[in-house]
Amino acid sequence: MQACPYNPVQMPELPEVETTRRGLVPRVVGRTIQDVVVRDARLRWPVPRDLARHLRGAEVVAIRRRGKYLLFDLPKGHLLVHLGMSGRLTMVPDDRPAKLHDHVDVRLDSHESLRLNDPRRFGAVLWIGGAAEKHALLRGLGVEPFDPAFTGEYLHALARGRRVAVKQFIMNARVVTGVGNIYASEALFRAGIHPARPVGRISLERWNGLAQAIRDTLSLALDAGGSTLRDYVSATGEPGQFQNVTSVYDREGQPCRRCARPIKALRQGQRSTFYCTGCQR
DNA sequence: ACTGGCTCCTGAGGGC
DNA sequence: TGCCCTCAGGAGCCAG
Repeated sequence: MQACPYNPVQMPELPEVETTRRGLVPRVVGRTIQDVVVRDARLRWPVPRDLARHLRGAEVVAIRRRGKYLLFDLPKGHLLVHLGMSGRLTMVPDDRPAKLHDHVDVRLDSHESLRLNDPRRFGAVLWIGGAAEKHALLRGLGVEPFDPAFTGEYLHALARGRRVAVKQFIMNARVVTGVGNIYASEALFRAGIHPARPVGRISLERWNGLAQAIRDTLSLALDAGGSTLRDYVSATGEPGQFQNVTSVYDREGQPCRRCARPIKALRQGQRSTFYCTGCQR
């Protein structure tokens, strides 16, 4: 089974989105938006025509993350950005020529622009007037993996009576936000749970282990992302040198790092899953 | 209420 | 070398 041709470390999963957020804060928060340049409005949803009207003259008060959504808080609303699967947000000098797929620039009063590059255009740039939490894209989102409310009890209760496979369950943003395809396989390996196991047949104890495994998996990636922080927000946006090591993802046929049995692959909901038959039950 | 399948898009990689 | 085909991913949306 062929995995995504992109190096996993370059794909914006939650740790990469959070790393991007942290990198942007010191250079964007407190700045005033001077203008917006939209070169190609055809993202996941069209970039609103009146985006510049909403943003011009507004100060960025804060940058938050909800799941994989970035929220730029402005006095009268929010700029929502999603990186999809190939989006990059970088800070560039205002006079830097746009390259292929540089779809949107948000020009600040610091002679720098926040630039979105997104070859596959699965990303989104939207305006939210009013309370962000009430927006359709954010309203139904589940708990954040680092929220104290994300516990084995929470998962156990939500899974009660349901038959969906655990891997699809933890990738469901209505259950828990920010767990993408790569980290779903990795967390299940860490927790020793077979990805196809129906969620209604998982004990509370094992849910506790999985909640912790998800946090650990994301934390490790976040720490790694920290080492490439500069790269994520640099003028070039070049990926870092960090070598991402996965336990199971994209390792079909290779020996399990724990028990040496060959890693297996299967498809769940049009997505590739990787797991170890020896370590996961 | 759940669940599974479809969809958007581009670029990488394999086969010939 | 180069062309063509397939496939990967996030997640909203819809049908059953």
